[in-house]
Amino acid sequence: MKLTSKGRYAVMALTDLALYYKNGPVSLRDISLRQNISLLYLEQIFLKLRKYKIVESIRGTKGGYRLSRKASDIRLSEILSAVDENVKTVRCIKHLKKGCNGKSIKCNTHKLWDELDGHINSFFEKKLLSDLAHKNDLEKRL
Amino acid sequence: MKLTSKGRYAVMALTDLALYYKNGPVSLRDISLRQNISLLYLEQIFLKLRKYKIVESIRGTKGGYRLSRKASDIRLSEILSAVDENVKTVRCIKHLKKGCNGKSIKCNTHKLWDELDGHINSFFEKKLLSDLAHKNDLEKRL
DNA sequence: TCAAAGTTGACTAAATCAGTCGGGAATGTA
DNA sequence: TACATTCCCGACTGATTTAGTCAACTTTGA
Repeated sequence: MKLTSKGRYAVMALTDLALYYKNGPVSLRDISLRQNISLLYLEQIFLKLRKYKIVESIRGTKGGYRLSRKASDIRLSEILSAVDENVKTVRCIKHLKKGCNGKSIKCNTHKLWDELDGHINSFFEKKLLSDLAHKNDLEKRL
Repeated sequence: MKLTSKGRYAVMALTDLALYYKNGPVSLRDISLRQNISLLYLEQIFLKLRKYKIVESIRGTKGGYRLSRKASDIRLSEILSAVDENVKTVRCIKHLKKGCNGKSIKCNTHKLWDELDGHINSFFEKKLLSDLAHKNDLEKRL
């Protein structure tokens, strides 16, 4: 599994967005300030989120981003795979697979890692962005 | 989560060991040949496995390693934490924790990552080395 | 005595990660 | 129309981690 700060930031930023975008698009600058994430790094992250149609961008002054769907329609698994490319436990699956006859130790551990993948993915598939973005968090902070 | 080839190799090597050590200690050389893992790398890995009392070493000619317990008493979680130091989802937990008041977005995602950790750990705690080492695999291969 | 094995710390090349930089292009507002 | 603000995008970089090697040792069975 590859869970880097990119994925963590993406989740944080989108949670922020989910809380604030009702009043119009939210600029990365705002998110950067509120969540204390480098603006330039956020740009990278949102580029990918946009490609995967998780957010929509509005250019120009007063522009920014908004969610392309309701927070309750966005699974965390989507977010993570959008920014982290390969949400695979092991990167050398191909390597393990070659010569895989289903009866060797290699294949046993291979199966194990596949199982884990499924386990983790189902975890993130069950979680929705709305599970993290609670209105009362917002009120408490202001 | 940090699941590197070190952890994967450790699981493979121990599975191998579990299958072969009935006839006396197994040398790393043998494991290296059978599982196609660098001997020098295996040495590093087994050093740690020994520190964590998962294996015992026998020096000298005819020496090698044996499991220090029955395979059914060894959890995969032990193996992975032995070789990979920190089986933590995120390494900067401390960073996230400072200024954590339980009400911010940071803390929401922090909680999420903790939950995931528990999820993954319980997966590996339920798995035993004996689940991977099947006698018939051995017979099929010979 | 010697060869086969484990023991240990230091080292290294390659990959990955986190983040920056520079130069755009679009657009609302004055 | 000018300009500030915002998104867009590819290239770059320093630091860290990973995977693996090396050299030099100790222990022990034959």
